[in-house]
Amino acid sequence: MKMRIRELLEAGEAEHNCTVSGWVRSLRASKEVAFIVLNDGSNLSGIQVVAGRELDDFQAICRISTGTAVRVEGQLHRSPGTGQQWELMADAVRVIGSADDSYPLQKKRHSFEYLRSIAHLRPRTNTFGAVFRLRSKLALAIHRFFGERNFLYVHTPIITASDCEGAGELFRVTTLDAAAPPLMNGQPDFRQDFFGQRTGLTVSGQLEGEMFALAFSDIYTFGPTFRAENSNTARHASEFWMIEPEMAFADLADDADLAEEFIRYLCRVALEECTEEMVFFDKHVEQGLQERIRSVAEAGFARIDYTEAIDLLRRSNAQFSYPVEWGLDLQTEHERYLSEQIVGGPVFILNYPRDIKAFYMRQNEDGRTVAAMDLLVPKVGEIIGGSQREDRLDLLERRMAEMGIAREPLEWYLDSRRWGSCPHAGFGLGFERLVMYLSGMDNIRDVIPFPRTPRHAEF
RNA sequence: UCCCCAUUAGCUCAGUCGGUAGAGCAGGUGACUGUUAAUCACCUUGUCCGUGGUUCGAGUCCGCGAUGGGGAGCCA
Repeated sequence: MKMRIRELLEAGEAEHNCTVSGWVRSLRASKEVAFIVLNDGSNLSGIQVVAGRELDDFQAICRISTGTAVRVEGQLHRSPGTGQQWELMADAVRVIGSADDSYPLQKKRHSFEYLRSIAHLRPRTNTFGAVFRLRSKLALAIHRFFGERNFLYVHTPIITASDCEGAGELFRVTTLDAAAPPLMNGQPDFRQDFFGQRTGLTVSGQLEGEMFALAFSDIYTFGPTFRAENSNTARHASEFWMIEPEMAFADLADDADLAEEFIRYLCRVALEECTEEMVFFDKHVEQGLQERIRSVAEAGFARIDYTEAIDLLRRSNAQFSYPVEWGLDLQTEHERYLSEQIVGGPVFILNYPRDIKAFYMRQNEDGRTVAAMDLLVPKVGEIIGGSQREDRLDLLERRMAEMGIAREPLEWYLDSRRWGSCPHAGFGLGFERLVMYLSGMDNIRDVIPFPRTPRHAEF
């Protein structure tokens, strides 16, 4: 019977006849016996296959090279060796697909930069195997988290006409001939385009998500998001996945509560359901990772008002390259100082000056701040950005006018404040930043299967 | 987009004062009764990123370009 290696090891029945298929990671041969480390992606360590010289094709087995796909029939035995509990005593080893000596993955450590250039092969390595098993497990856990709390999962559109969401440059979606578009007063005439207007790939599902929250109370989206910004950093990608919950009859404090519960839940998932991977990351990627994640899972998050954060930064006597002053946005150096030095863990910054935030955020009573929040974590920086939304029609309209946002394409959005409006709040969490935070990987390109960044859309 | 750094064997890197290139790993062959990125012996491998310049002579110095990395901005 064919089994995945992980299932076989979990069953752990000695003398059990079985068949496994996978790829050879390493082969150690001596005169009498050969050891094959076989991995099928179902776990990190794979299984040790033992082939004795009594096998007919023992000499051929000893020449099997790294990367070869093989099928092994045999019996599970307790291993007399020290590195593993079980091993598979082979009755037959069959080569399914060979790999010659030009196979780029060697039995040694490669740099992440090199592995990025062979992104189609890197999932066969220990590190990337662990990253993508963790990523998959977290994605499923996110749906479980919201499902258990009766949040509705909504698929917001990928193609959108609203380019005024303020979240960033969008990729144009068009069927017009780029070399010779139909013109109107010298400009491309998008009325003749496929959708009869300018469209692009979504930069956020929030506005549509709000419409669903005002019908289903609690909803979330989880899907691809696109930003055409020329960002060249270890934490930005042109295509990434975002989770955006939205709750009706909720304020900023409820929003932060949800975000905190959510992050801590996912920390526990990583520790409890990806134990082997977390041990590996702790050993090879970031020393002390498990302890860091455990402390986040167990302790409450700090909450600091923006005004208070400015005060703390000014009183810290730390030297910054950018000024710290009420009304200015916090720079990366400030955010890092707050989460790494002052708090030493995740911290919410709440109630930012309204002039540095988006039009849809709820204006506070003080007349100068909005009910916005950012969750900052050590190492990654901003992992969540959210807010309570402006639910009062007149205030929202006034704010849009002040900021020069055309209301015509957003009449549908204003409708939600026109009839049955209510306080509501939500946030956006960058999925890849979460994976980085939980794995210790420090480049977003190494937690995305085939990353898209400026100048890169290979594979 | 801006600032800094890098690019040498399949991979990771060394290369002094400018004198035509080396190590480890991988790979190959052999040895080895149970190995853990096995070990031991021997062997193979180069458009020194590209391009122009300085020089008797450039991997090395200078200009330009490409690519990669780190940091910043924008943000999730």
